Formats: sequence, C-alpha cells, structure tokens
Amino acid sequence: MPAPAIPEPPWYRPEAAPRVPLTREAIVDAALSVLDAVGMDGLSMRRVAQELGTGAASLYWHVRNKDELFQLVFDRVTREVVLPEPDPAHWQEQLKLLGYEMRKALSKHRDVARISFGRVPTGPQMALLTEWLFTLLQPVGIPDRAIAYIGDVAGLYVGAFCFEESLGISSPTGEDIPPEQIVEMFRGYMQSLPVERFPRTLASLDLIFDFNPEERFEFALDLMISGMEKYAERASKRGTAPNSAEVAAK
Amino acid sequence: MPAPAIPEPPWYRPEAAPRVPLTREAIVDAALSVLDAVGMDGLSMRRVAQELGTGAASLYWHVRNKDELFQLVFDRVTREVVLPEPDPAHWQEQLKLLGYEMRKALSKHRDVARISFGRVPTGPQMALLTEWLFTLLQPVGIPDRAIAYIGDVAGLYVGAFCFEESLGISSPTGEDIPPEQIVEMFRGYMQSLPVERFPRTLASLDLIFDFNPEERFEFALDLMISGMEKYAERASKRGTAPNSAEVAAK
DNA sequence: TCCGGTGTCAAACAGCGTTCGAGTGCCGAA
DNA sequence: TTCGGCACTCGAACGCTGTTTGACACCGGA
Repeated sequence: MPAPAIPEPPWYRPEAAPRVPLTREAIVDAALSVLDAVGMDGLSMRRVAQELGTGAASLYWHVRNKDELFQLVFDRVTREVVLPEPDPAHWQEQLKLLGYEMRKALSKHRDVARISFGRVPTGPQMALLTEWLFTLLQPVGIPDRAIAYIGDVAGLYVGAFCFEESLGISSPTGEDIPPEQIVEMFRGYMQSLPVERFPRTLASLDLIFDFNPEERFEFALDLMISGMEKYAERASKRGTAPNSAEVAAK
Repeated sequence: MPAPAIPEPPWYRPEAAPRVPLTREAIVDAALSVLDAVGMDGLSMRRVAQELGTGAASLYWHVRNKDELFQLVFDRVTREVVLPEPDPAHWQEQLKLLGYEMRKALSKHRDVARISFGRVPTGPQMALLTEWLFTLLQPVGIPDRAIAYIGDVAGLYVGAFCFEESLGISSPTGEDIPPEQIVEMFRGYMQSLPVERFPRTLASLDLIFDFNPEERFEFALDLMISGMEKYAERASKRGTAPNSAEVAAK
C-alpha cells in the first residue's frame, strides 16, 4: 500500500526549479533531449512538456502541432551542415564531403533522420546549399539541370540511408528479437536455397551479408560522383559553357 | 430524436452477407483496400476489421501486430516485381527497367511506399532478385562487391523517391494548405533573396522549381548506371575476371 | 482600477494498438 | 453419441496518443 500523499503547500511546485521560459527554441531543445532519451516512438507532446516541467497543452501556444515541432527540430539539424568555400578544382571531394556532412548532421541525435525524412529544407540553409552547389559545379561544365537534380538525388539518398541506419533492422514477423539473430535468420534462409537455382547468390553469400555501412555509404557517394563525372567530361569534351538545355536534350 | 431501435433476432447478423473467412491473405486484401481508401494514416486495425465485418481483436489471432500486417502488405507488393531474362548485352537498359518496375510496384497502391520504406524483402523474391543481378552484371565485369551494393543503393533510392512522392509536399508550419500554394510560398521566398549573394540560384530558379518527377527519377537511374559503367570499363580495361577484391581495394 | 493580450494548464475528447477472457463451433477420439 | 480440446471470434477494457477547450494568472498601458 502506498504511503498517503503528503499535501504540498500551494506555492510549492517541485518542478519549478529547472523551469525555463517556454519558447520555441526551448521546446526544440527539450524535444531533442527526449529524442535522445527515448527515440521518436517514445516522443510525445506530454513527454516533451514533462521535460520542461509543464503540461502538454502549454506547448500548443508556441507550436501549431506535433508536425510543426518536428519541422523545427529538422530546421535546427539542417543548420548544422557547414559548407567549405566551394573549390571547383576539387569538386568531387567537396561533393563527397557534403554527403558526409549531411550524414553527420542527421546522425547527431537519435532518430533525427526518421523525423527529417520526407521533409524539405525551406529556410536560408536550402538557399545557401543551392548557391554552393551551383558555384561548385557550374565551372566544371556540369549542366544546370544536372546540378539542380543532383542535390535532390543525393539528399534523398543520404536521408534514406540515415533513416534506415537509425531504424536498425526489424523482424519481418513483428516479434522483438536482437538484430544479429534476425540477420542470422536471413542468412540461414539464403543458405538453404537450392544451389542449382541460385549458384551466384550462394557463392557471394559472405559478401552479401557483410554489412559494412561505411563502405556502403562511400560506395553510393562514389557512384553518384562517377555519374556526375560523365556529365562533366561530356561538357568539357565539347568545350561548351554551362548550358541548361544540355541534360534536357540528353 | 432517433427512431427506437428495432430488436433483431439473435440469428440475424447484418454484416454476415459479405463475410469472408478470416485468413492472413484476406486481411492483407482488406488492408490494401483500406489503404487505397484512406491512406496509411487512416489505416487502423479497427478500420481493417470493419472492412472484414468483424472486430479488431479478431485480427490478432492471425497477425502478431500491426507491424507484421504491414510486412505482409510489403511482401505482397514485392512479389509484383517481375524480372525479364537477364541479358548482359543490355545490362544498362535492364537495370533501368528494374528501377521502373520497383517504382511501379510501390506506386500501385496508395502509401505502400511509406509502408515499405525501411523494410527489407526477406522472402524468395529477394533471392530471385539477387541472383538476377549477379547473372546480369557479372558477365559485364562488374566486381561482386559492387553488384552486392548497387542493389542496396538503388533499392534505397527508389524506395525513398516513391516515399517522398506518396507523401506529397507538406507545409513547414504544419497548417493544411494545398501543395501548389506551398510551392508558391517557397518560390516567393527564394525570389526575395538578395541577388548579390545568390546570383546563380536566382538565375536558375525556374529550373529548380520545375518539378518533373519522371525526369528526376530517370536522371537518378541514369546517374547510377553511369557510375556502374565506370566499374565495367575499369574491369574490362584490365581484362580481368570478376573479382570481389576490386572495389574493396578501391 | 480596469482591460486586453500573452501565456499557462487541468480536464476532457476521440481515437489508437493491444490484451483479456468469456464464448462459440467444430472435429477427432473415446 | 458424447466429450475434450482446439481454432477462432469478439465485446470490453487498458493505457496511451494528439489536440481542444475554457478557466485562470500575470502584466503593461490607459
């Protein structure tokens, strides 16, 4: 049986101590704390409010709804991507760096990639990034349309990669078992396949199940950069100035 | 005032007519119907059960939880990807075809891309796809590791693309306004930027806001295929057989 | 002193995924 | 034919969610 509750004097509120003035910034801070503590699935308006020593309803004065709160978290994270001075002579390295930088920002807090995914940065950061890309790639001879697209493609890929990474691996049958056991299940299934039908798959099984995220990520970046090199070569071969009709004409 | 309820004889149950025997398959069918009707956000266990003329609790006999139901939906969709006989002479076209095929499967039902994202196909279909990829790309000279990775990268990208496409565009402030108005908002903001700081962005504004999903998707596929061509060329230049250490050594 | 705006917050609402346990109908063995 | 047990159904409940409402406190200016 629980001890009888001792009444508190009305002026004493235990959570008053760490009380921060409720602002959008403070709410985003709290949301990030909660995120790191319990992840996106555990993040509720009540939990964020609790972090601030208040009630959920109070948040709604500063924030339209949960989605806007997520957008604010996303904006905060976006701002952490820093870009070096664009140097067309090393555009490949710098593009790669951009990829790593984006990944770093998305991996700084737990589940932030999940929140960010499907959102589009709409603030000054997007403008800066766009200008940066054009400054970097136009001198190389890459057509404007390709520049406009590569940011999109790369952003989508990096977001998806981090999303998947943050998600971990989950059982296809919905039960709650450790990831390595799930991978082992998959591998066992693949190994049981008939060799005559799946000779190549079985021969490369070790390769397929050697999940190395770093290498996988780098492979993808290199792949996209190689693709861009084709555009650069093609343009420089003709000795043309940057031309937006280039890709469209294909 | 509502008419007084007329008691029904106990043997008469109004929803008995369209009643289908409750099986996993039937539940997946119902889930797809609900999905097309109200989308992923509107899909609840109660809603799926209602579609089958029963209660939510009944579903839990056949399905562990909502996540397993989603996995079943995903498996169903995955099975719709059909692959042609692999023909290494036209590997580029066939890789591209695979991309389109995956996109088609994910776009057949509303929000299926959202459900699929972050899931990994684990059944026979994944084995078939893997074997198909190796059969198609090994003769070209692409190293095994690159083959193992390209499926991953492409799958991630296509999934992300369809996800984003199915999501539509949502307001960064969480309000509910039509998408074209949101795009117009973005464009207005970009146009208001100072020209001296963002000359290239402003010059290419039409290009940036010319959202053509088809072209964007094709660009991404071409980009990845161009990247793969590099691997093929490099390998054939040296006249080597397929070699798994190739990419690792970089 | 009063007022209106800013901000807080307990309580309530409708809906969610999931569990419980009583109940039904069927089928194979006794 | 009877009976035990399995396969399956489902109403009710639990604890949670995002969000709204309306009452309330504080405060600067009239």
